[in-house]
Amino acid sequence: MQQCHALGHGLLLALWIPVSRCQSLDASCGHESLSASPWVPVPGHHSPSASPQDAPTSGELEQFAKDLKHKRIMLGFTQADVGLALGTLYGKMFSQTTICRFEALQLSFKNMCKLKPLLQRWLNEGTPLGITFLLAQARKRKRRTSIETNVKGTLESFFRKCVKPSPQEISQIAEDLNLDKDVVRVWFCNRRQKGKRGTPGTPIPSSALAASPWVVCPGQAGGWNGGTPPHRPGAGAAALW
DNA sequence: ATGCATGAGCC
DNA sequence: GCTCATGCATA
Repeated sequence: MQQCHALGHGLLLALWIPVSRCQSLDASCGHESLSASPWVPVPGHHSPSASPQDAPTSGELEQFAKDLKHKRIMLGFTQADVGLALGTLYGKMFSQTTICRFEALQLSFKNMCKLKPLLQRWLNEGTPLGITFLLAQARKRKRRTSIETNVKGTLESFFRKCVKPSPQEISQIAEDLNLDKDVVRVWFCNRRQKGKRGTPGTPIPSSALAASPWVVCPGQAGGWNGGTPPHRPGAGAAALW
């Protein structure tokens, strides 16, 4: 109860002090149990020998995410609060969604590594300086189109056959399902991306580790619609799992 | 907690 | 147009 918040009268800004008691929450955090990490520790090649930078292991991230959530809750903060706090502390704000996905390990490995330092600092400083930010995000966003369940099922079927349909195929599918072309295109993009996230509730069997959840049918590769069989030089897809 | 969407880079 | 990081809106 020292560093918790010795503030409350010196600041003129709106402070958020969710809970009023500081518990010792550093006492019960020392477990290193991990047997099945959501991520595969990078295929064969590892980063070059010269990497004095930080390279968190999937196990560390997993543990950190747990810690974060635990402490966050103990302090009475919501995921949104943390996102805002990062904004006030670092200038880079994040949404509830991102914090949620971080805690649930549903971001790409690379993304997790990038966000960890920020959250780490928030945890350490534990200083929820509440500069009240009011985000006036009057967006002209397109309204979220809700795809019917059965239609989704159809899309899934297509996805099973081809994860990356050509633009022409997309148009075709769009027509068949009476959907906007872009909606279909975005659906496939998101579907692909979804497959690359951390496993929501399916811990990868410790034995098999090299398979990304989205590899198209290991046994029966229907064949790619003559679009772009070989992927790019792997430039952009560098640090994927 | 997640689904659909946007936008910045990249090719 | 795709990937990736991110988020509004919604279930």
